[in-house]
Amino acid sequence: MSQKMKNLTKRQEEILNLIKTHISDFGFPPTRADIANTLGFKSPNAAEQHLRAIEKKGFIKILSGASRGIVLSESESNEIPVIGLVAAGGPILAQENIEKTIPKSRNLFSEDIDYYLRVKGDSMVEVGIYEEDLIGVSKSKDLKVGNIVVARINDEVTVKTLIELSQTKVVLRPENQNYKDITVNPEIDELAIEGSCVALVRESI
Amino acid sequence: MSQKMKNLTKRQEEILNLIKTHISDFGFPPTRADIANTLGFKSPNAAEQHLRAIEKKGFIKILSGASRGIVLSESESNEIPVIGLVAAGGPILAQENIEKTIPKSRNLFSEDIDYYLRVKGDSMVEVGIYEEDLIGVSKSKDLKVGNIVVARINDEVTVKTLIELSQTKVVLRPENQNYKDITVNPEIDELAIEGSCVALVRESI
DNA sequence: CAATATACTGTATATAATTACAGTAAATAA
DNA sequence: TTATTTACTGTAATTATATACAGTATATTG
Repeated sequence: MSQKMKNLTKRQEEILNLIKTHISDFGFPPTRADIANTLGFKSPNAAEQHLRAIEKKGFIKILSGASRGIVLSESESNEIPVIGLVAAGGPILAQENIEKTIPKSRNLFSEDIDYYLRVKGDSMVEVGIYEEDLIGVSKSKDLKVGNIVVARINDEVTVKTLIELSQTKVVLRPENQNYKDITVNPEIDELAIEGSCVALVRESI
Repeated sequence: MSQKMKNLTKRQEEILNLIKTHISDFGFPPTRADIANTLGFKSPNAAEQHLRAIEKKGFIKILSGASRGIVLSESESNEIPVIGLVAAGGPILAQENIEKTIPKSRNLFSEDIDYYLRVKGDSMVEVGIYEEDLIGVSKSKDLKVGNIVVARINDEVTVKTLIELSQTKVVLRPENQNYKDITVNPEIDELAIEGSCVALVRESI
């Protein structure tokens, strides 16, 4: 989410969701009257004013003169970024790291994916994760020992199985006999667990 | 494509494409006037009549009274079926075999996928294909030795690497040391190569 | 404490859009 | 060879929709 985006109120969020639902149900956005009817407003102008507020906050664009001319903003439009190489220093989701974006697909993954990360190297081949695969990463999923995680150690991003997690000791295991476990003391080394791996996509075989 | 669907004329196909393009560009379908303007019609009624014809042939549904109320039919709406267990006897794509459908995603796979097949068993683990994975299958891709294919031998559907392909001998290799190559004589056994595996999706890790 | 934002009702109007009706002309199918 | 389909023009009416203006009331922020 871009910085300038203010937060939506509860009601505004409700309306934004209604718009998304309408698009997914019908294939086109609702009219002001549609919104008013669904939410029980007695005036379509109530919907109009909400839309203006939501537009002002950057979540939609209203095309003037066009019926149903509500366009979801990039960040709202269900596009999941694919992260290729992560440049040292910046955050994973920095614009420069984004290789392309892929529309979110209903019915595909049960868990929410924040971004795809392109796998480099063969350190996870023994669990069926190959070089150039895309792993679907969830930032919010609870960290659990045994899960495959995206970790950042001293500015290097890596995908490994989380084996141990405590204040002073974190163990990450490559799933490849040729590599050894990585043990990090978060009090000494810079370590961030960026997310958990919840899905995988292999674009070509 | 369902049987009752007649073929569109060249012009009608052009209009159907215009509708799809408009949806992908703006997020909602065009009006009659939009269509007329784009194609140079001097009357919106020309568009109206084309839409009626396209609806009659089953490619779209027109919602009466609603502005921009053009809904693409299921078969036009980029849904890819996911095939679970294949019932013996019938074709792979029989309705009863379809577990769910997933919308086609732009930017995801470069090659065209006709359906996803849910993998049963562990015969392909050594090339990173696991039980419950979905493999993306292309029916039209050229068969080549070395490719992973979906084959049907005496009514059983299986995913294997194609090792040899001739009139009298087809060899299919499981990518798992615990299994042996399968050799089939197509003149004796019933064999069909249903497609090639071009992508892979793992829905949960 | 005044200004602004939120969350609406209510009315009205211009314009956007669907859609009916009346034609023309050429191609295609029965 | 007659009927139907395709592919339009042209006009116009009805309905759908966006959108402006005038309010009310409460909550939040500077």
